[in-house]
Formats: sequence, structure tokens, C-alpha cells
Amino acid sequence: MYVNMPRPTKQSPERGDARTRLLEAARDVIRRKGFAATSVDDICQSAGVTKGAFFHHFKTKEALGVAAAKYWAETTGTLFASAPYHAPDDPLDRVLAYLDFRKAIIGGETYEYTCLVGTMTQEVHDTAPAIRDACADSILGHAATLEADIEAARAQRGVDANWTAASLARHTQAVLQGGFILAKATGDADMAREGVDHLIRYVRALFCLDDESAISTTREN
Amino acid sequence: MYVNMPRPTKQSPERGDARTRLLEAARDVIRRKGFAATSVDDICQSAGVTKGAFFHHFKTKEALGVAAAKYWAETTGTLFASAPYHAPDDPLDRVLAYLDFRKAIIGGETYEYTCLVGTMTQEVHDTAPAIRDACADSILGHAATLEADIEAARAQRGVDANWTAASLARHTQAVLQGGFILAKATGDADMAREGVDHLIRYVRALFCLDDESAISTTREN
DNA sequence: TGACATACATACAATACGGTCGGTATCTTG
DNA sequence: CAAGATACCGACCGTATTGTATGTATGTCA
Repeated sequence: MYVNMPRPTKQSPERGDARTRLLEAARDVIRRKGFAATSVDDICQSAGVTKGAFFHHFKTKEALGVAAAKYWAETTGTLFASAPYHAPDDPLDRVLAYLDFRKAIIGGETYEYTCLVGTMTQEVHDTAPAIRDACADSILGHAATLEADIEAARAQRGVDANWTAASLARHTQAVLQGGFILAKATGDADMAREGVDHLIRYVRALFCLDDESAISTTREN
Repeated sequence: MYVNMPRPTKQSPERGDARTRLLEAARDVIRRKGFAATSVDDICQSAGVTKGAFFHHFKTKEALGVAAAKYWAETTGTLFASAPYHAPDDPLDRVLAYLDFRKAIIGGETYEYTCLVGTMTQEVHDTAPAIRDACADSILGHAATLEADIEAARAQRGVDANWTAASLARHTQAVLQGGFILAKATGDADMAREGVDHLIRYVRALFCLDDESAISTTREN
């Protein structure tokens, strides 16, 4: 298959069609089976290319892992940058809208909503530093995009906190990652959504919004 | 090595010395390298036994994974059952003492404090249902040991909650699992402890203990 | 159009891996 | 002590896996 597919014109030398297909295949297959259990052949077959193409674009399997983590950071970065949760004027509303958005995009098959870099981190943190660092950049880089809104909300509301915006931002990612593990363990996406609900309740409590009934009744997706 | 070690008397047929050594080796090696990247030879070498012993005690590598998850559930079960956090008379104090305990035992090398079954779940959830189910039993079984105290605290304090004790108990595990991922990504155990601090603050808020300064200043380990 | 770089495909090499098998030592039981 | 069961050893087998070497088609550019 794919034998006589028209090859796209290569204007950008570093972004061939096969390369992107390999990265997207890696993203999905690794989220299903994990990094180590995913063979190069698996990825090639899923991408519809041969091993020659794979090793033309990536020097080693580990190099693919690094590239996949960076690709993940890029694509999710643009997804979240263009998401609607930045609209509210109130910074706290933006933070809560972010959490609603995160909850809303949880659904479908496990491999569709879980986090590639969280999965890879667990596996390679002690054996493949290059992949681990790329994963850490992705997770912490995304967390950093929340800091400004959190800090602005804290300043605006005059909350005298003994936590930092950076720490709370990281905590949101930890809750999501932990929720994904419970969802994988049970096969139930609600396990991940449940954690976001607790997180929303926590953030509201931190900012002294005591209306608990607003959660999981008014917000639907 | 280990060639002339005295073999223990086999009173319990199902608990030979090699079997236990294999399970403990698997526990530590898998926490370092992950399940798929850990070879049977790796485990045998770490345990100081041969492959013959391995396949005598475990039919397949997957069977070892299931046994390792059950062994993890057993050993951590007795650890937590005999831990001092059950002492307080007040159920909420027991819950908070549990969280302090969880925070206190985070430290040392990553493979020493992270969760075996959380790690394995991420990898095999879609490919090895038997392992996944054993991991789910371990995580949810441990969460269930918290439910009674949480529910007792809720009833005693008259908290009109729109969350369930089971859900909050699961959330504690999700926060821990997520913290482990951040700790692995950064190599910093504080990332995991930080999440527990947020969780403690959340639980205190749920039960209307508004003294935030108590955290991370009065509690040391 | 010719020369070259890029983008693949295919076959193959080296080895790592899970699992098997025959054998031996030790324990249990009568 | 006899005899079977259990525990363990270590060589071996077939396959899967990563990576390489070579060939070929296509685009680029002077």
C-alpha cells in the first residue's frame, strides 16, 4: 500500500510527508503500547512507510522518541494557544475555563486523550535522558503557560497564599497525569474527569469561591 | 555467585526463596526501566538466579507481571496497615496523618518511592489485561482503605459535600501518581511532595480548616 | 539537460529476547 | 533408606528487533 501515492513537493527539507506520518503514528501507537513495547516496525506499518524511511528521518529509535516529544509539545502548544479558554477578562475565569477545557477534551479511546510525554516519562526517565528531558520540557512548558493567569488572579483577588503560581500550575498537570493513570487502570475516562472536578473545587477554594454546587451540574460538555 | 547459598526449607510450597527474590528484583528493576524494557534476564541477574528458576516459578513474563502487582499490593498493604497514621481518634486527623505519611516516605532514588503498579499500568493497560487488572486492584484497593476515615470525617463534621468519599480517596492516589511522573521527569522528589502539599490544603479546605500556614512549616519529617 | 541531493524502498546482518528442555540437587513422605 | 516431588541450573531454539547497506526514483538547480 501507499506505493504509488504522489509524493508531496519538498519545499521544507526537514518536514517530509513520511516524517510527519511517522511522528503521528508514533504518537498514537506509543500511547497505546508504551515506548519500549512499540517496535520500529509497528510505527512504520502504522504510518504506511518502510524502515528505510524511518531511519532516513531518525537516526535511532531514541531520536524518534525525542522528536515525538517535541512534536507533541508543538502540536499541543498550538492547540491550547488557540483554545477558547483565554477569552475571559478575569484571570481566575481563564484558569477555571482552562480546567473546564481540559475536562471537556477527555473522552473517546484512552490513546486519544492521554498524554504521550507523561507515558514516555514513566518508561524512560532512568534510561533515556534525552527523551526524558524533552518530555519534561513539554510538561513544564505547558504548565508555565498557566502561571501568568494564576499569578494575575492571585494578585487581583489579594489572596495571601503560601503557594506559588508555578507550583499550582505544576499541580494541575500532576492531577491530569494521575487521572490518566486511573483511567488506564479502569478503562474509564470518568476517572480522569473526576480528578479535574476535585482540582476545580480546590482552585475555587483557594480563591474563596465557596459555591460548590456549580461543579458538575452547570458545566456540561 | 549465590551458587552455594543454603536453600531455605520449603515449608510453604508457593513461597520459595528464588521466587521472592525474583519478585523483589522485578519490583525494583521495573520501577527503573519499565516493564517492557526489563528483560527476563535483567530480573534473573538482579535476583541472582537463572532463567530456569524464573520459568519454574512463573509461566510467562506476563505472569510475573501479575504476580509482581499482587506482591506489591500485599507488601504495601501490610506497610500501610501497620503505619502510625491510624492512631488519631479524629477521623479527619487520620486522613491528614495519612497524607503526611505519604509525603514523608517520598525520598531517595526515584525507584525507591515511586509506584510499581502505576508504572506498569501506563505501559500495559491496552496490551496485558491481566497485569492491568492486578494493578487496578492494587491502586483501588489501597484507595478503598481511606474511604471509611473520609466518610467518617464527613459525617462527623457535618460537611454537606457534593463529592463522595470514594472519589476523594481515588483523587489522593491520582495526585500521588501524577506527582511521581513530575518527579521522574525532573529527577526531583520535591515535585511529588509538592503535590501532596496541595492535596493537604485541599482536604483542609473541604473540611473548613482554614489555617493554611500549618502546611510545610509545622510538619516536618 | 546534466549533476547532485533528498526521499524513500528492500534485503540483510547482528544480536537480544522469551521460552523450552534435559538434567541435577534437595526436600518430603512413608 | 526408597521414591517421588519440588527447586533450580544452564545450554539451546526460533523469532523479533534495531540498525545497515545498497539501490532507485524524484525533486532542485546551474
